[in-house]
Amino acid sequence: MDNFQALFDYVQKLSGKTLSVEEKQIFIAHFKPKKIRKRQYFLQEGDVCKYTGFIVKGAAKTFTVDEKGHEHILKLSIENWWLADFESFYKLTPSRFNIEALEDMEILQITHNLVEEFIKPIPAFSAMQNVLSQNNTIAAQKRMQSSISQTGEERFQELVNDYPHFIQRFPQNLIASYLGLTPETLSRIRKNSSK
Amino acid sequence: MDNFQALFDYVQKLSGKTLSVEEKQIFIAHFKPKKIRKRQYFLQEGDVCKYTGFIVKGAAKTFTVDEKGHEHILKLSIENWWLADFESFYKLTPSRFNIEALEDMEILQITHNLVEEFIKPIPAFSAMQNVLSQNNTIAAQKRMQSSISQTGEERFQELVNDYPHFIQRFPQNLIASYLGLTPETLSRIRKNSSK
DNA sequence: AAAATAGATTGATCTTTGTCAAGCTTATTT
DNA sequence: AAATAAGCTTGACAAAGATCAATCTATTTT
Repeated sequence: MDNFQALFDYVQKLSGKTLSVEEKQIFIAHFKPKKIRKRQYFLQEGDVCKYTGFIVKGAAKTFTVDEKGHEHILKLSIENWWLADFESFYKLTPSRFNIEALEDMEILQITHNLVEEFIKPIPAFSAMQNVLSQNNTIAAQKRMQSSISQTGEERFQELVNDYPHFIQRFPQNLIASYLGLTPETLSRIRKNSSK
Repeated sequence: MDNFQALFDYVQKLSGKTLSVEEKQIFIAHFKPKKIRKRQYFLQEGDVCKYTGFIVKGAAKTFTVDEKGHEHILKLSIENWWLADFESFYKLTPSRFNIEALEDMEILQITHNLVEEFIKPIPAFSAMQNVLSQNNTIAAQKRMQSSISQTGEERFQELVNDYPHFIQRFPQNLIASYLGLTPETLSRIRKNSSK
């Protein structure tokens, strides 16, 4: 299973631990490779997010649709990220979010129960989870801080600095939505900031 | 040590596990009770956040100050929360935040090293950490979603619904800052929404 | 290649929010 | 009680951002 290598590398890198052959077999036994085509949904609003998926290839957006029919992108996910609405995934409650593939994707997916039963006992995995949890806390805090204290222009500049590959990989209207701006506003911001 | 009871209750409630007498002794041996007076700082921008503190009594704000000298409140913390800039606490890097007591406080504080060495091995504590990490992920996601897709008025209403005790406990100018609004704007929002 | 779709830009106008200044009310301090 | 400090409100104006409509590229799809 060739696409498992990315997952093994990722777990080992974040945890700082090595996976044994037996442990790798446990991963292979419980994660299912899945392909998702561009524009296909991984999760629909109102459904329970039964799976989380490790992204081997491709990209997706997590978004809501408001009463006016406008999309708001909460998250843009690429290779080596975990795809899910974690609120729904942990609690098995209906999700308020949609997750849609922006490119053809290859993921390795698994249910919450299987993670708890077979994967979490693997020390490298739970160590990875701890690191990931810290990283997420830090990133969420930073994004929130930007959101309450900076203008759209400053938030865009920060995104360009911190995640330049996002800027070139995704169309500008998605970036705008991720920043909480309309495409028109982001277009004007870019025009003015280049001066 | 009377004020440890709140911590024991909290750990047991979130973890769903019971603490033995010996485990409670470990907590008592490593957490230090500390009083912080109103307006006193728990953390100053530029310093490393060496301690995290469990809030037994009182409240605090976590904020930044921008170039114009304006405060932006990232977090309001009350009883049964952990006080810290976790980025700085985990990585031991200088913090970008200030944490200041809004009321006289009693906390139980501890360093990162002591948590890792003595407290984390207690099963109830690490189970609590997992639950807390999930809760934080969910709350952060919800707040971010509000921030990118809702108006100030909607964000305020959500806060009133979700955390009514915050509204009565803290002055309106702090609530405004927490929502990313100026005090004037929140004042007008409230005036209009009551109609 | 033509048609259709998706994305970006621009202008005009409207809405939301910020800024500055003043006056007012309510707590704290002395 | 007087004085001081915090906090809240209001008005006039400015700035940031949204909306709507039109046009202009690009990129897919047929």
